[in-house]
Amino acid sequence: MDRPVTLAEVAKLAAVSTATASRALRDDPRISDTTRDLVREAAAQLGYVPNLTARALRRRKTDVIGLLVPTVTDPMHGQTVTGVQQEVADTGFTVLFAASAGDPDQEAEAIRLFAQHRAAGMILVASVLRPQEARDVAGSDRLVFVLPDHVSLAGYQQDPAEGTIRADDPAGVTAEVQHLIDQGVRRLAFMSGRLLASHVTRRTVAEGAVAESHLRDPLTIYPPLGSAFTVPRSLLSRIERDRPDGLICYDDFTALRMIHALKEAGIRVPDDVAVCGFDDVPFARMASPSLTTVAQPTERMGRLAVRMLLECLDTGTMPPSIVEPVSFVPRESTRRPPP
Amino acid sequence: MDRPVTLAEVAKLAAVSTATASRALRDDPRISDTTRDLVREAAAQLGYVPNLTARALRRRKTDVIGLLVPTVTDPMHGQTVTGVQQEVADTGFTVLFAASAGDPDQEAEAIRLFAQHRAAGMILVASVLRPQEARDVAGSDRLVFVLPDHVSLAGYQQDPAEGTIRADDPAGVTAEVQHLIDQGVRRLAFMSGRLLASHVTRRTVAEGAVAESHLRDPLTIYPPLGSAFTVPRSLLSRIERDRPDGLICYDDFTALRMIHALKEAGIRVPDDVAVCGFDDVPFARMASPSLTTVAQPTERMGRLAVRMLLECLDTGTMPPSIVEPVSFVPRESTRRPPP
DNA sequence: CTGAAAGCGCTAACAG
DNA sequence: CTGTTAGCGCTTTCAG
Repeated sequence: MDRPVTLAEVAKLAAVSTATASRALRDDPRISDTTRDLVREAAAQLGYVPNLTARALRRRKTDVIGLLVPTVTDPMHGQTVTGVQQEVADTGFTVLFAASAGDPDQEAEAIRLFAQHRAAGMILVASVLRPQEARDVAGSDRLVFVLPDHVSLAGYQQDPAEGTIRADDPAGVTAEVQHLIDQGVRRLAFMSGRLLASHVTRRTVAEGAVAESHLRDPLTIYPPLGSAFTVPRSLLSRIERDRPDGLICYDDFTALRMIHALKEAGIRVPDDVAVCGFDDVPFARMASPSLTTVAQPTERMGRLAVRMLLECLDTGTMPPSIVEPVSFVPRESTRRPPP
Repeated sequence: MDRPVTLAEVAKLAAVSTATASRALRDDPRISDTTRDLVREAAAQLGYVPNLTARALRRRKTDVIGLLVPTVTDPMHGQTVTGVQQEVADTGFTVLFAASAGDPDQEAEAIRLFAQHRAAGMILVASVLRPQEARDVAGSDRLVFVLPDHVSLAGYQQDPAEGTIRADDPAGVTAEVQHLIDQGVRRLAFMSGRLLASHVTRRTVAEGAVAESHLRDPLTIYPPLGSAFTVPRSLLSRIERDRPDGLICYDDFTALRMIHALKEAGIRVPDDVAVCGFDDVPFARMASPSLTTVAQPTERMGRLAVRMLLECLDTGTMPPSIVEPVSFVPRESTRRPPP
């Protein structure tokens, strides 16, 4: 591979200085139209490709944004990434990308790498680090947190730091509880997937909503289902014993697995038990029964994250945190005949 | 934000030259243990973060890999990205990421951007560009193509260029046709999602397999379903008229949508029509009926892509192309009683 | 409107 | 084993 063409070579061909060539290629208004075209032509002729590392070194800043997600395989995070990409396109920024698998050490490592690349800013999706720790590792406060998942943020009690974008999970869960009660459900249960802050939040809100309702029984809490596809037999036995008639799952993945397992165990959904999820993944509407859930504006949150970060890079101050509305989506999995 | 600590400052604190400091931090064997520790301590004390842009400029090469996918929202591509990330971790490389939405212009633009960043190599997933064109735009032949989707590659007739990783779609589709015939299916139909090379490949192979079988009727080809969630009424009418008893869909997404629509139209799956997909997305097993499909080793292909690229960067020559085996996964959607 | 010169932070010869 | 020196390719004062 022959060495790439440099600006000096372009300048030489155009018979101008490198300074002029540099300005011409970036549409500096001080350059005359004639020389600009001259330089452009020379660049095109030589197949000049600007060297962004040199540029970054000289300008002491890059046009790179670090994007960190637990994994892109999760449909929600995938959509967030898509939103980020869409909003980044045509801004001149490029995305440095890393996946942490939800592990704090890997997260920190990725942030460190972004810092070494002198990323202008970072977007951390579902970070499990304490926000301040992330900032320390990054050596910067140009960080936007999307759906931060550090334990200290559970329950939406504590106000998050600046630059945080969250969905209104409490409103979503509350709507689900209300809906189930409206459907005549009496004995409500909750099943989480793992034990992260977001899981605790949804569970706590559900508990509160049930407690404040006219229902006799408190919310039954089942142990987390984990990430395997199969549902443990012991859990099914317990459900068969408890016989809840409404089941709120942490997310759609959990809900769809439960519906599958319940059906196999001969428990009808929604007739015996109404089930709802959370997220509104694409398959939620294709499942049978189609899944009642809460749609999160994930893609939008990705876009917002970029806007927020760019504004911070522009103005020097991070915009205030926001909570995005969610929308309740009733479907077949909770449709019950009036009593 | 105060300026980051430079190597010169570290060197000064450690009372050595920048050259020595540079070597010490990179474990150059020529440096004595004492000075190495000295420098490391100084770096730690100052919170030194190496500047990778400066390093890249001086070394005339980066430790960055460009990764381009149509979208990360597609479960298959998402898994490929995950595989890439896993394999890249701990190699010291970082991933520059872009999404093209399957648009050739956006693809070219992303490749150009990678080139400006002087990416050491690129991994293009499901690229719709002609491979040679991609290389020209990149100004490099350090490109690995995963599941390339340029029209010229349809049907696996033409041998792809070096550095290509594909799945054995023909084997997968052939297995499906055989399976359906074994299940007693007589009137087979195919439905694609769009009109890309991979779609043509699967269709062509299915047609061939049917033609070579003992079946009377040739494969019925339905118009592409597109990417919307709903299935057009006209298409359903046509199916009700044709009454195929076996339906091979381009992918799982298409299959799941079809099953949903067929059930609503009162056509039973698999009793009236056996349906199979392709990909084995996570939800395929949770659907009801669970979906017969062909599993692609997407994550593995992501990992292989990285290994291939790194070997190319290492040795200077791109390893030969490979075709990864797929595995047929029979499930309920094609389970029919013996006649 | 354009050029000369300096230097971003680092690494790689080349000496010693 | 360590230091000196030069320069990667670009942008940006500062002159003209």
